[in-house]
Parts: sequence; C-alpha cells; structure tokens
Amino acid sequence: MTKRIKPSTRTKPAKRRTTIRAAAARIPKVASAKLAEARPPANRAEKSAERRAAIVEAAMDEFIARGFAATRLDDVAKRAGVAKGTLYLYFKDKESMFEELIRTALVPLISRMTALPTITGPVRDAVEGFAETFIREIVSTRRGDIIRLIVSEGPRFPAIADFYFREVVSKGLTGMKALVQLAITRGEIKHRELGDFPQLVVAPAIVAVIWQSLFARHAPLDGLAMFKIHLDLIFGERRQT
Amino acid sequence: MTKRIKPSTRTKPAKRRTTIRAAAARIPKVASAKLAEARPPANRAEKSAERRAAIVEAAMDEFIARGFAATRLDDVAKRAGVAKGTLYLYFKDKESMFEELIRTALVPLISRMTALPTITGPVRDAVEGFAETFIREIVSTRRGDIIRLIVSEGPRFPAIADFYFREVVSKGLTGMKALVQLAITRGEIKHRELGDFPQLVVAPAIVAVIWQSLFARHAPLDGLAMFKIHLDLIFGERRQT
DNA sequence: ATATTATGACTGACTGGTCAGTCATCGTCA
DNA sequence: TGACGATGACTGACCAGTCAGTCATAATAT
Repeated sequence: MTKRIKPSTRTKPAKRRTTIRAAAARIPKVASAKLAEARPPANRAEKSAERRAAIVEAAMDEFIARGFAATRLDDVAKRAGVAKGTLYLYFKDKESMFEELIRTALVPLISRMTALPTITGPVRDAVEGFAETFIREIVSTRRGDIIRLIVSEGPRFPAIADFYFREVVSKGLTGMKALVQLAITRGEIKHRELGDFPQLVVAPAIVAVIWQSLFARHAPLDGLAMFKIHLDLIFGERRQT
Repeated sequence: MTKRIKPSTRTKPAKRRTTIRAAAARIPKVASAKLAEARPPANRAEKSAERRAAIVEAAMDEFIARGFAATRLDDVAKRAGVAKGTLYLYFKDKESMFEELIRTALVPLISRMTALPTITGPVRDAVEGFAETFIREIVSTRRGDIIRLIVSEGPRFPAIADFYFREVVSKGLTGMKALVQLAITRGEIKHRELGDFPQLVVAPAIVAVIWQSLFARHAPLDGLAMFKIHLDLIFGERRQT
C-alpha cells in the first residue's frame, strides 16, 4: 500500500519539507520550562503570553543545539511543557517558527546598536564600550549561538539573511563608519581607508563569537582583551588607564 | 549459479512507477561507449577511483547546499550518477561520509599553511602573500563554504571540530604567532601584544569568508583590499609600491 | 584463441522507523 | 453553558540503510 506519488519536478525540489535529524549528542537539559510557577493562575491572555514565551525559549534551545533541520518539534513541545498541537496555535509551521525566532532574538541587539550615538569622550571609548557590550551581551550568552545559527542557516533561509543584512549588518556598519569618520576628523584615527571597511573594526568580535562556539573548550579566548589590542592597532598605542 | 529459486520475500519488479531516472544520469556509460577517445575504458581500480571521486564531488555539493541533516543520500547518488547502494560501498554511513569529506577537503588547506615558512623579504610581504592565497584559494572558491560548514556543524560533530582545531587552527595560529614575533624583533611591528592574539591577524579573512556566503549578493566585499588596509594597521602605513 | 565459470561491483525496490502537520475530543474560563 | 484553548493519537510523506539479484569483467579451462 505504498503510494509513492512522486511529482515530476525533476530539476529542483525547490520547496520541500525538511525532515530528518542528525545523529548527535543529547542536549543538556537546562531547566524544566514549566515547573515552579511562582505566579498564581493568571487570566487567559497572561497565560497565553507565558506559554508563548516558554515555546520560544524551548525552540531557541533546540534550534541552537541541533540546527533547523535536525530539530524535532516533539522535543520543542516537550521542553516547553506543552503538547505538539499547541505549537501550531502560536506558529504557522516549523519554518515560520524558526524565522520569527531569529528575528525576535535580534531586536535587543538592534536596540543596542542604535543606542550608541551619544559620544561624550574620545571615539575610542565609544568603540570600546561597544565592544564590552558586545562581548558581555552576545559572545558570553546564547545570542552568540544565534549568530552562529544565522551563519549556518542563512544560505538556506534567504529571508533571514536579507532581514539580518538590512536590519543589523547594514545599519551597524553604517554607524561604525560614521564613528570612524568622526575619529578621522578628530585625528584619533590615522588610517583614512578604514572608513571604507568598517568590517575591520568589528572583525575580532565576529571571530570571538565563532571561537566561543567551536574552540572554547580547547583553548579559551579572552575576547575583550583581544579587542583592546585590536583597538590599539586602530587608534594607536593604548593610553594607559 | 543455476539456482533460479525465487525467494518469496522479494516482489518482482512489477511496473516501474516513475521513469527511473533522468536520461542524463546515465551519461558515463554512453560517453565511454560512444566517445571513446576522451576516456579509454579504465580498469576496475581506475573506475573505482573515478566513481569515488564523483561521489565525493556530489556529496560535497549537496552538503554545502543543504547542511548535513537536510541532505538526502538519494540526491547525492543521483548527482554522482550511481545507485544509492553504491554509496555504501565507499562509505560506512552518512555520518562517516560527511566527516571524511570535511577532513579531505582540508588537506590542501593544511599544505598551504605549512608551505609558508620561507621568508625572504619583509614579514609583511609574507603575510600579504598568505592573504592573497587565502582569498584566492578559499574565499573565492567552494572551500569557503566548507569553512562555513564547519562552523555550522562543528558543535554537532565534535570529532570534526577537534580535528579542525588540532590540524588547522592550532598549527595556523602557531605559525602566525611565530611570524608576528619575527616581525616584532625586526621592528616591523610595534605592538608587542599582537603576539598574544594571532587571531587578530587573520580575523578579516574569516569575516570575508562569512560575508561571501551570506551577504555577497547584497554588497560585494573586496576581501583582499580589506586585508591590505588591515595590514596597514598592523605594520604601519603602507610603503608605496 | 575461444568458451566457461567465478568474482564482486553495482543496482534499486524494500523495510523500519521518524517526524511535520492535522483534527476529533476534552477541559477550562468567562 | 458556550466558546475557545489545549491535547496527543494519528496520518502519510519521507529517508537512511539493506540485500537479493544482475551483469560486466577477470580468471580459468579447453
């Protein structure tokens, strides 16, 4: 009774449902999502919001640990403490869930980047502050894994890559370029060409993120210390503190 | 072999549901039969090597395009022009295939990195040569995607991450650190702390790889030009050529 | 040299298990 | 009580891995 209806899309599957899962290690269970509720039974809207948050949290953990294709929604549901059908009350399908998660996770990051234009002192201090924030809020947290996830799945989710480029990368680099230009006019930076490649300023931060995901257990990396040396290269020798 | 006892567990071929395969998949046989001049019929060992190469090539393309979990071995087989069962004559299972592929793909990269210790001129020239090679051989080719693949799947394949760290990253950074130290003793580099973070030297190359995969279609990036500016920061202003 | 047999590379239909998405039913809150 | 959120058993597509059978080629016999 095998009905193998194979559509004759010879050249390209294009829009196919992703299945499968990778043989991989178990994810460490962090915490039972729904266990100790300090909250007394809330009203419906409140409960709904809590549930949604639990799902988002659980899905994030699973997607980070396994990637999109290998993540099972059964696991997400179990981790969130809901039934699988419940997921579909909050998200259209697996793909929508993934994309929405990635977008949502970036909102604080965007706020962080747009909250920098107040420069009271040397530009170097502003950039250093940016680096400290970045290391503390991203490299040392789960958000770093989200960046790795974007790098991983970006090519297969053009919508995500587009969104990320438009909302984060493009804006971030524009802001950084403005900072560099300001520093150049102030004489803090000598190399005028640096304005052409603001990527150079943030490159060590990206490397720190990747290092953290892949090699931290082999050789820990002090991302902030590294970044400060990097700033010495850009701004000239460090003014002693 | 005159036993024609047909085992009952096997059903007869019956009808072929779908046209077995696209005609193009049969090319190898046709080519050797009709166009004998290009490729004389090889012996078994030679044929086997060719087949293996075809499988490796096809698997690489599929894994790069879809990642490990979402890649179907049916597709790999089709692309390689062999039956699925044939894959298992050359590889134990999907996971072994993936790991072996990643390892193999890195061999030329390793050779490249260990083939640099002959420094005839300024250290900067050596590093710039390294960068040119890296951009030309990796960023602009499929090898860049392999690096992205390692970043993507590394956390789920600790064996790959370990191998890569041991054989490439560790050795590469050690070599780079030696270069930096040499440049410091020669006076080409002022910042002595750079020796503590050789990652800083190669960071723009990593960023170029990622950019190429994710954002090239939005905004092309001249990796080599960027790297040269980076070298200006490290070695001081560029000596005009 | 030609015929016969042996080898094993290759094939692809098939199995067993997985998992995204559905929906009839249940429970709970307003 | 009625409406709606929640459930989880269920469906069926999907796919890694298997293996009985085929056939080109090598080995051996005539």
